[in-house]
Order: sequence, then C-alpha cells, then structure tokens
Amino acid sequence: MIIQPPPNVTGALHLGHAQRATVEDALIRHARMTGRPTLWLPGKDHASIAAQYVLDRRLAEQGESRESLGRERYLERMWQFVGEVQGIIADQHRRLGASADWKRERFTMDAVSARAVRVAFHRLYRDGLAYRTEALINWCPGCRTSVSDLEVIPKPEKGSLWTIRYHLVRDDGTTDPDAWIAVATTRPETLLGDTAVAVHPEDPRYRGLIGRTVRVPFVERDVRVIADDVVDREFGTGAVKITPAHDQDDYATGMRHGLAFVTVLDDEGRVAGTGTPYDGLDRYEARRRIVADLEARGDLAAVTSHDMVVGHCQRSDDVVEPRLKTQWFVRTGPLAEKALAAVREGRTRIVPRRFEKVYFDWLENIRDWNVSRQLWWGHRIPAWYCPDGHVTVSDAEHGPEACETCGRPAAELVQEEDIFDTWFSSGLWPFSTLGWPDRTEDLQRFYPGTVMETAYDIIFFWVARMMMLGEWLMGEAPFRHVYLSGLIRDPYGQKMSKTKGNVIDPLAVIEELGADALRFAVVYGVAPGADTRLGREKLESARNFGNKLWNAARFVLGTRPAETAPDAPLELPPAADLGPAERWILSRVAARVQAVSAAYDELRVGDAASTLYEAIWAEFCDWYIELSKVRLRADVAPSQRLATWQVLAWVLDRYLRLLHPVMPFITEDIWQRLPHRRDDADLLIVADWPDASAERALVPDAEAVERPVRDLLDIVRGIRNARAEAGIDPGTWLEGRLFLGDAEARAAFDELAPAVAQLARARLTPVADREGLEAGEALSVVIERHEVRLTRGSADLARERARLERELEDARRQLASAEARLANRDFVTRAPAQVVADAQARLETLRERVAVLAERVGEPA
RNA sequence: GGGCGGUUGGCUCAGUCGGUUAGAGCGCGUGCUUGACAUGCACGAGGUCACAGGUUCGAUUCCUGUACCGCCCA
Repeated sequence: MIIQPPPNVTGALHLGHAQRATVEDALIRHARMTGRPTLWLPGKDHASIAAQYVLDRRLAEQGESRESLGRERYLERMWQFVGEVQGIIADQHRRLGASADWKRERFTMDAVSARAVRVAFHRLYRDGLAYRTEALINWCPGCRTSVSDLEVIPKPEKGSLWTIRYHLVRDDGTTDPDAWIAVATTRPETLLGDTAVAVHPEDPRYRGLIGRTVRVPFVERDVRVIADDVVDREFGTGAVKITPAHDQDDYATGMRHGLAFVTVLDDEGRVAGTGTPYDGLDRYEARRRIVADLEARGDLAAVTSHDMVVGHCQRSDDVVEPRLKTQWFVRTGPLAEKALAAVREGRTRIVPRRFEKVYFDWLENIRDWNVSRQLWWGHRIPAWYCPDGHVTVSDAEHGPEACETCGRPAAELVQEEDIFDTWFSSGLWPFSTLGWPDRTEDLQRFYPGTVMETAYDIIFFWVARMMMLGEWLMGEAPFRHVYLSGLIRDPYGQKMSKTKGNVIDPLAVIEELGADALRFAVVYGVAPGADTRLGREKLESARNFGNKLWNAARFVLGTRPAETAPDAPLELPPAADLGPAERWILSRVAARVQAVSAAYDELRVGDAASTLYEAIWAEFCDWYIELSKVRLRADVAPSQRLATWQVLAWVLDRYLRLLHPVMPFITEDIWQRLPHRRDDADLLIVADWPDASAERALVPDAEAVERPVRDLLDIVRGIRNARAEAGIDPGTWLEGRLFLGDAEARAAFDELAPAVAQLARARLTPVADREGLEAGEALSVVIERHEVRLTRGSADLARERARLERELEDARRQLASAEARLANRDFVTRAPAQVVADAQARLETLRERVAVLAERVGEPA
C-alpha cells in the first residue's frame, strides 16, 4: 500500500517525479504479482503559494490582479485554472506507466480533504494543541504571506555594516551632541522600530552607559541602554540596536527585558506608521534615504562592507522580513514526541537509516507550527470570532451555529480570513485519502500504509508532518517504511534547473526512447538516499537494453520448433532432456529470482534492475542463447531441440516477470507473444511472481550444476583470447586437443562439445591426460585444472610465446604471494580453518599452473 | 559553528561479516556484415581503492586524524 506523495497540481512531470513514480510503481507491481493486496493511491496537492504565484503571473499578463478581482472571483479563476491543468500531471504519470488506482485519484482541495482539515484542526484545538497568538513570523513581502522557517532560504550576500550614533539624552531632555553610543547594523531602516540599545554587561567600554537613555534618530524615541550577555562584543562596535518587532534575536531580547514592540513595515514591505517622512517608502528606498539623512546630520560614523547571510523566500526570492503577526499555531511538542517514538521504537523505519538522525534532530528542536497563511487558495481556517472577542473553532461544513462562549448567532460571527499552510492538509494525506474521519473500509484495510516514498529534501515538509498528525489523530504512524530517494542531477553533478538549461524533460525522453528506457535509466543502480547523475548516455544504454531484450525475444520466438503446437503451454522438458547448459541457465535463473525478490522486498529497486541487466544481457544473451543455437540445429534429435526451446522460453518468461515492475511495456508486449502455463493470468501485470525455492528445486545443487559449464565457458574465453593475442583471424577454424582435469567437466563436455566448438571456433578432441596434448608447436590455454592445445600454424608464435610468458610471470607472482601467506605461522594458526584450506587449495592450483606454463614456455618450473 | 555523505581505471558508479585475484557500464584500442540484435559481437589496455597513522596473521573494507568535494541544520 503506497500513497503517492501528491505532486503540485499546477506542475509538470520532472525527472524527480519520474524516478519516484518508477520506484513506487515497481514496488506496487512487484507486490501485485506476489498476490498481496495493493493500493497505490495517486493525488495532487493544491500548493497554495506556488499555485497563487503561477496564477498571479497569468493574471498580470491579462492586466488583472488578486486585488482587482477580490477573493471570491479570484478563487473562481483559480478553480478554473486548476481545472485546466490538473489532468496534466496525472496523464504524464500514466504515460510513464504508473499503475496507480486512478479511479481513486484525490486532491488536497476536494471535499473529503476539506472535511478532514476541519475535523483535524478542531481535534487539535480541543486537545489544546491549536492556539492563536501574536508572534514574530517570517513574512514575505512579495507573496504577502507568512512562510515557514523551511521556506526561508539563507543566502550569503555582500552587504554593508553601518555604524550609527545614538546621542545620549541629558536630564533636560535634550540630546548631547558630543556624547553618543555607536551601534552597528546591517538594516538601518529598522532603527525606526528600535526600542533599546544593548551592550554586553562586562564590556568595559560601555559599563558606564548601561541604564542611560539615548535618542533614536528621526522617530526621536528615547530608549534605554540595556545589558544582555547575548551581545557579541566582537561584532561591530559591541553595541547593537534592538528592534524587537523585526528581528528574531531582538524579539527574544525584547521579551526578556520587557521592551516595547514597534512594527514599522507593512505587508508590502514599506515603512509605515512611524510618523516620519519615510512612511510609504519601500524598505530599500527607506534604507538609502535614512543612510543619506544620517550622514547629513553627521550621525553616520562608518560604513564597512560586510559578508552576511540573508533569508530569501523560496518561492519569490524576496528578502523575508521577521514581523509580528497574530496567527494560528499548532503546539508541536506532544505531536513531535509521538512522531519521534514511532521511529525510535522501530514502528516506522527510515530507509536509508542514516536519515533517522536528521529526522530526530529536526523534531527534537521543532518550534511551534505556524499554520496561518495570508493567502486565498487553500483551506480557510475554521475559526470564527464574535464581536466580544470569543473564538469558536468548528468542524461543521458551514461553520458554527453560534458563539461557543456567549451564544451570539452565526450571523454575528466573522470567520478567520487566513488559510492553512498547505502542509497541514498534506500532513493528513495518508488517511484523508482513505476517507478519514469516517471509519471507512479503506481506512481500516489500508491504514497504515507500507511505504512512503519521497526525496530526502522533503523529509521535514511531508514525512515529519504526516508522522505527527498520523500518530496523534489515528493513534498509529502512517507508514511502515519511509523510503527516501536521492536527487537527480546532470552528468556533472549539478542540480537540474531551467536557468542552467540542463533540464532533461521526461516526456521528451518518453517520446524519443520510450517510457521503459526512462524508467530503467532512473532506477538502474540507484541506492536509497543517494543522488543520481543522469545524462544522455545512461538513457541510451537503457534504451539499448530494451532493444537487446526485444531481440532476444525475437530469437526465442523465431526458433520455435515446427513440432511444437502453437498453443502448447509453457513447460519445462523432462529432466532427462536437459543438457548441462540448460541446467546451468536454470540454476542461474534460480539465483536471480532469489536475488531480485530479495531486492524488491528490501526496497532496493536499483539493485533489482542492475541484477537483471547483468543476468539478461551477460548471461542469458551472451552465453545461453549462443549455446542453445547449436542444440536447435536441424541435425539434433527433435526431443532435444524441443527441450532446448522450452528452456529458452521458460527462462525468457522468468526474466520478463522479474523485469516487469521496472519495464512494464516491453515485458508485457513480449510476454503476450510467448506461450503461457495453463493457469497463468492473461496479463503479465497480474501474473505470478516466480518462486525462488521452486526455481531452485528444479536444479538443487547450484555448484555441481554450474561449475562444469562455467569451466567450459572459461575455456572458450581462453581460446578466444589466445587466438586474438596470436593474431589469428576470428573466422578461421582451429583444431585442437583438450585435457579436462575433472570428471564433471568431462561429462559436461561430452554433451557440449559442438557448442564449445562453435563458440571457440575450434574442434577439440578430448584426451585422457596431459601427455595426450603433445601436438607440435601451437597455442596453449591453461584454465584451472584444464588445458587446451591448439595446432595451427598460422599463429604468430612469437606473440603466443610472449603471452605465455606473461601468464607464467603472473602465475609465479601469485604463487609467491600464496606461498608467503601460508608460510606465515600466524596466518596458519589464527585465520579460520576454511580460509587456510582455501589458501592451501589455491596454492596447489597455482603450483600446477606454473608448472604447466613453464613447461609450455620451455623453462624449468 | 554542528551534523551527514562522498573521495575506487578517462567518466559514472558497484564492492557481501576484513581473506590477498577490486567488478560493471560508458568512453578508448584492435578485430568482426558469425541467419536475435552494429541500439550489436569478440578480444584487450587501463586502478599504489584521496592522504597519514592505528587495530589485525591479513585492511578498498574497521578505528583515529588530515585534505578536498557535496548536502543539511543553525
């Protein structure tokens, strides 16, 4: 069960979505094939700020604005706009092959969500966790709303540090032109809201000034010099102005010292209410004027350039201003405690594990959650105020019937103008999508979910909030696993962005290379929490892989023996008709089924993809298909030809099933053309997942089955290498003799001789012992306990000798190292017996190899 | 300032509980119209596993420190 973290309703599919959707889809498809009940619930998020930002720009093009329309008409336009674009992202997910339950698609602004928001807030209010107060919040003058701490992006900037003189006030109320305290500030315009000057209590420079009164320029406000040990004596002059209504630290200082809080900026970031000529000026214009005026009156003591960090709005990039505002807050302490416990107790696991620390740190230091936003697009806070100042919070669709406190009728109540932070409704998503607060069948069946997948940069926004609200309102964490994916970057490790122009559009990739290629490329080899670099090459190699699979399927389908009935079911031949190569590939398949199943179970989709790439390309195509060609030839007994083809079809069927979650289109297409078992489903998407133990039961002893064939394949490789090194044309057939060092390999060769000959382009006559190899000057290939001697005069014998000498030298070096190791008494006595035994066996093999090679080269061993 | 992650062939990344012989893809070189596939096949070159110490019979792997890169938080 997976609830899709809802993408922004106004957005378009980007690679991050594509990657997450692919992982989620692969997990869901795997679960579906294993017969588990699955639900993948898709949705869209209304994204207040982002949506308003987009709509406002559109409106501006038409010469309209939020203000000119008014709230009601603005919202009409928004719904209209959302109606136009809301299908886009879902369609794009469909094109990617996302097998979500589209009938249940949900939207954070639909009626069910709206009700969930009201009920949740009412519950929190009743539980004493929602309250309204005036507090310092982050204000974005561009978006004209408060924003979350997380939406304020600190950016380093070159600024200035202005040193300003505040003159001391004499007993007669006039200022002393010759006595002042110089304060340093990066935001001189805020001096209009200063209500104190602070120095460090132990700073000898200012000890005599503590308690004195100074006058703030322009507003002519008299404020005291206070002592507070948060003041950094090293910064500037060691004296700072205190603006409690416009600075986080000053706010705290103001609270400690009981200072006045004077607001001097309005919603648009203009100076307001100061009674000075600066009123109505933009904050930066006011800054310039104030600096100039200070200079004119001789109170600007110094200006120095200053490196600083300034908070910008994530959405509009405006500089965020701290401001006092009356807002609704959610008390996070009790919520965070539960959310922390769920992970600490292992009820929810974060993958990869190291992100648990990030989650803990954040929740342990969380501040109360400011849920009010001064926007229109979103869920309006269900709080009503009566003329006497009473507050009524209601979860009823049309609001309360009367004031909860004094009973005044609804008509006299006024609803809160503000809406909820988008993340409030997102936080309810894991259960609001299932019908909460009703105890629906879905809710009982599918809550909590299995996996929540999202990018790690969104752990606080989504994961933490869903955890808090799920624990509190449902009494249970909303998911068992939190899977954090990494970010997709360009081939140089840069984040993709439109301004950099390095964006890859997933839809263009789907057009050109196909959805399967895109899916494979974005999951191939990726690990949870690790960023991925994606470029053209990787996309093309994913496309090539699909092409390879397609061609392999063409081979299998095209070599179907005429004897097989067209509707013959997929089945394996009797064990007696299996050759060594067939047993080998079946054993390899069993290992892959095991590995891929484990990978999906452990959410390692990237590993599943890599494993299959290797299995299908390097094992099935490069070796088994090549081996099978010989056994499909017309001169082979029909029963064996049939058996071979059945194995080909069987293996292809297994790999199609294993690959289906990642590449659903091509696997389904091919699978439809293959024969099936009698009890198979009609569609691969709902076909059975292969069972690892059943596959293994076909060829129980993996090592006994695989080793002889592996040895023969190594011999083929060795012969190819020797030929190439000796400069023999690859088309030339060679004659040779083959000595095999063990009975298993000999038995395998009895059956595979034609295939080995074909692959190595060499007709090999087996001999009983090494003496039988003597056949004049020619190529020698020494593999493990086996040896091949090729008689062919066209070889460049000097090069052949050089190759053998190189091999001999290499073998001697390895032998020396093995001997040294075993000569070490500490190793023999302290290392585990198995390791020593392995080393011993290896030593023997190397000795023999050195002896044989030395003899071939003509040197004494 | 605190925390996290990374550093492995030209590039991108794997590397199991520490076992001596470190893998893959791309790129590169050589040769191939071998009847599934040139989006391909075969073969090959290329790595003192960032650096310095430590633990160990043995370290790419574990520990400490250093350098550099990236990210998160304040």
